[in-house]
Amino acid sequence: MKKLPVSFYTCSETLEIARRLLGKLLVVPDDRGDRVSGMIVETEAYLGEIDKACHSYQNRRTKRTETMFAGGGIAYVTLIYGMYFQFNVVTGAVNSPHAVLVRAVEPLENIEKMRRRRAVKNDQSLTSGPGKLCIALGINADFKNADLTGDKIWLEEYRQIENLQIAEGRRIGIDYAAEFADKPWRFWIKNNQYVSRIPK
DNA sequence: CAAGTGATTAGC
DNA sequence: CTAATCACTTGC
Repeated sequence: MKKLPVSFYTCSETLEIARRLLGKLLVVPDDRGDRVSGMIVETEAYLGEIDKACHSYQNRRTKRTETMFAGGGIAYVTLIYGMYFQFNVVTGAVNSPHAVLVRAVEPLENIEKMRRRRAVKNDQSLTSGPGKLCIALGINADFKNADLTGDKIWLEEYRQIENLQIAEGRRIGIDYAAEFADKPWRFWIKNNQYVSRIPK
């Protein structure tokens, strides 16, 4: 399958990209070169300078956020709560520090490998959360700034998800972001059991 | 429901 | 330098 080109990450608005990421395949080869992959079922958009929930709010430039200023098509990986990594896709133009957080995937290739890495009972909790999927796919600090058109980690076309199949709602875990906490910038595939949390 | 965990950050 | 803060997960 063909890797998504840089234009996918740079030529649309971030909210549009967050929707179109649903149904794409996230592929991370293991140390033997075997494909470990999952289909993206949940995303959240972070709109840079205007978004209080975004690390790069008001164009805040630090060592960490510098990644988002470098232009779309690379990985933004951060450690959170001291133990978990999160995988984001940088979107937009240079100096427009947007990103889309991948919150959940549905395991597809090499599920055995993911089970060994995760050591959980049921497959449902294998990749149904930002920290979980990073463990299952082997994403860690080495993936900071990784080129998404390179051979370390990439995305592929897989399924077309119709707008009708996409649900939207408020983002998770950003209550500090005042009025931005309620923006419906989280997207997921309806009725997919690997989505991290379904609102009531 | 609460504890755990350490990089990152701002503020001295 | 120090202390506060987290885009979360798991096991009580």
